[in-house]
Amino acid sequence: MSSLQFWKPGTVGPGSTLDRATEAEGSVISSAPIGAAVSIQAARERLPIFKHKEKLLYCVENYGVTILVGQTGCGKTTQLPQYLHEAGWAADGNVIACTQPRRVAATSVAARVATETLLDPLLSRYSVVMIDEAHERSVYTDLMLGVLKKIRRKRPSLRVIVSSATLDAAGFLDYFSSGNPPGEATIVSLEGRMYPVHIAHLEQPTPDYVAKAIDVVWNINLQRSSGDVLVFLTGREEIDRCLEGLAELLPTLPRGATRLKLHALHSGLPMDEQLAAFEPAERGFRKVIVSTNIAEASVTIEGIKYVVDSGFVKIRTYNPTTSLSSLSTIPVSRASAIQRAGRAGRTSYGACYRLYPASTFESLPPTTQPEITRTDLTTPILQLKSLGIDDLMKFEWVSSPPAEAVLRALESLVASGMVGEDGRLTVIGEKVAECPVEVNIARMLFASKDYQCGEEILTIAAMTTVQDVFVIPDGAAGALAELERRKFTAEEGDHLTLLNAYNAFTRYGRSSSWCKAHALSFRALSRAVSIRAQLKKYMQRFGLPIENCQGDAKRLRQCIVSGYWRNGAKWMADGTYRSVRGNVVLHVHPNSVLFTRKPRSGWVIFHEMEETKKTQIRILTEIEPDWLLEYGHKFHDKRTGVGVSVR
DNA sequence: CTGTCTTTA
Repeated sequence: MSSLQFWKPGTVGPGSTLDRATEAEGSVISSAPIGAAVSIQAARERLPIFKHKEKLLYCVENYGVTILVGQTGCGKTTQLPQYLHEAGWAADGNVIACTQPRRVAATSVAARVATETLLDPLLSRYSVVMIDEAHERSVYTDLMLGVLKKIRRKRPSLRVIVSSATLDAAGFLDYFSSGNPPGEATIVSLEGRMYPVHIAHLEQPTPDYVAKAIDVVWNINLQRSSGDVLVFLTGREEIDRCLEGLAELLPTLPRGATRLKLHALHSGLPMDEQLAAFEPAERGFRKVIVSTNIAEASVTIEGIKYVVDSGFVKIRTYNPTTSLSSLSTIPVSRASAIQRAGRAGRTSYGACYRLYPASTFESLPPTTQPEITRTDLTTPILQLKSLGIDDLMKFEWVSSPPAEAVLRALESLVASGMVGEDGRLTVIGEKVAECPVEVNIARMLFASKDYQCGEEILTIAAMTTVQDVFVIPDGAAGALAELERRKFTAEEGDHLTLLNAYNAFTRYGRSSSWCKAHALSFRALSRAVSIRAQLKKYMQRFGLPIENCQGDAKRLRQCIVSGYWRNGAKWMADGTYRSVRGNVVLHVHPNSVLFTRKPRSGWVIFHEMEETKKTQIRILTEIEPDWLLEYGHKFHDKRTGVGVSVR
């Protein structure tokens, strides 16, 4: 996700996590803005970008698009906007904007730009728009680049700055040059602030990179000078296995050898455990952090001297034909492998041990497939339409998504009434485009007026948006957690169970200790509270009443169906389900309260499905089959000729 | 029999 972040020129700009980590003291994990340390003149002039100031300003003056290649930590994010401000780009009421991944997110951009654009399609208030970390290629940086290219055709005075990693710069140059006169775009390179990193590869491929990682970490500790170790694996299960393996070796550590402090790092951990990985190790200890991709770009850990890279990553892909998303483990790109290695060279020279042969590195794809080519496009296309881009055939994608994905997204927008047969946004489509949630949730919120259950639907919307509400510890604690969870269980299914958990959380003081005692995630619930508050504002803005359902769970379930009627499924005697659309075999996620129970009616609706080894459905609620027909008859799939039928 | 990442003026 990416966004426009607006700030007053002359104040400290929004640094990226990466830039900030070198410019601020200590560890940085959150995306909270730092203080004003960087405004000290001497510190500013020490940054590598300072030497390039004149050149940069020359390029912005003379080229429409400046592609800025700079290593993380060179100061581009914090300094460039100030240079532009000093050079007068913010004079006469002009605005310099900067967008970033992992910041205020995208709908707000679309919505904000949309509100202005509908009145001011050429963004004439903006003199310069900077897209930061563009090489990460999030859906919204890609959309913004496309929109900016279009705007520049109509208003050449707009300046665009695209900050990028080395490998991707030529691609951005081609993109902005194509179809434009010469001199449209240029590349500026800034020197980084990196120390050399020695790269080592295995001679032979390994059949078990977790075992190999344990081996390599152990040998680094015995044979290499002091400095912390960062290991890249793909997920929680691997991380736990690696840490267990290392823990088993600890008693064999020779007398006098450096001792090890072991840490896991992945997004599923409670915040205090995540923060622990950022604490410096005690004297006489070497810190080993075994991490997912979270440490590749999202957070920076100081003091890493050794990186161990499995060469794999988990990535989400989406199949528009089956509407199935899946999480698969694939080899990383060369760009990722280089980025991971770079984590060893931030404070001194370092070393990276790749758990695969050099020949494998050469055969890796140069970059990761951009997210826009492997995601559900329903929301992105709704947002493009809200920006007035109705003719998607003419939109210049940085990377084109599959035609099938565009088509399916349009179909689903038409089916849900967001887009009319003429291809333009409907009245409700315009409103939903402003809502920071997926279309199905927004439909549910709008329908709550008819079912008089806005208060509860708001909570359900927020709770289905956050993840991992119920904590599942291993072993005996897991069984205990299961007992705790039963206290919230609703007969009707997971949506109401989530509602119960939320209500209990707010009733009992929103405390972290209460969550711990009831096997709930404090982080997830706190997030749900804040999302709910935001959604409530949207409902009030659209004049939707926030009524209590007075304990009528049937109304609530019918309202959920209004958003999710395409996700109906029928129970089978073997405990699996069949999807109403497509008759696909579905397995209930083990986290569901309906995992071991047959729904009385034999029918459910589900929030989402995902392909793992099997096709799994998550967040289920029991429904009556005729509730599906009520919505289903309005929708007939033109491609397959299959409507929603309930047999 | 189970969570890569991110997450909306």
